[in-house]
Amino acid sequence: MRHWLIKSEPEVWSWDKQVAAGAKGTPWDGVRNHAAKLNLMAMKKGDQAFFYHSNEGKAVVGVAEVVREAYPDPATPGEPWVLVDFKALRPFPTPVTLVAIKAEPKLAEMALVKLSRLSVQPVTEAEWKLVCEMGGYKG
DNA sequence: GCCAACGTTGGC
DNA sequence: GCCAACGTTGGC
Repeated sequence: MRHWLIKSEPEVWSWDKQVAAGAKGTPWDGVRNHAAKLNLMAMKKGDQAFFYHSNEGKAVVGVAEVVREAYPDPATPGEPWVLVDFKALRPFPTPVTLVAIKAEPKLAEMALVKLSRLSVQPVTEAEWKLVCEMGGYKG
């Protein structure tokens, strides 16, 4: 299983809304960046992703799971954009803030730090484990 | 095909 | 609200 990080402004789409959407999941839409699109296309059903709140909050707040792999975005016919459906899995007992991530030397290479504008990012196994520990999240 | 101008994202 | 980083657009 691979791990990812997906970013959303809570004003637009928050963790609470993701939870309210239930087990069927909802499409992760609005990705209009090719690097992010490639990451979406690499996701497999069952892969897990950190759900990160950008702007307001700036923290990893929970884990979401891929329930449907990439398919064409019906909002953009003829264009290469894709959607992936996610469902909320479980919240972090303690959200892991960007400040905390930046303060951890082992996480200095995280895409969240290095490529701050990329909205869909891969997360390495080591990064995944460490961030889960920091948030008190038991996989 | 280069690069300046512009728009957007997202941290501060 | 500002601005840095980055992607995209369009003139040449």
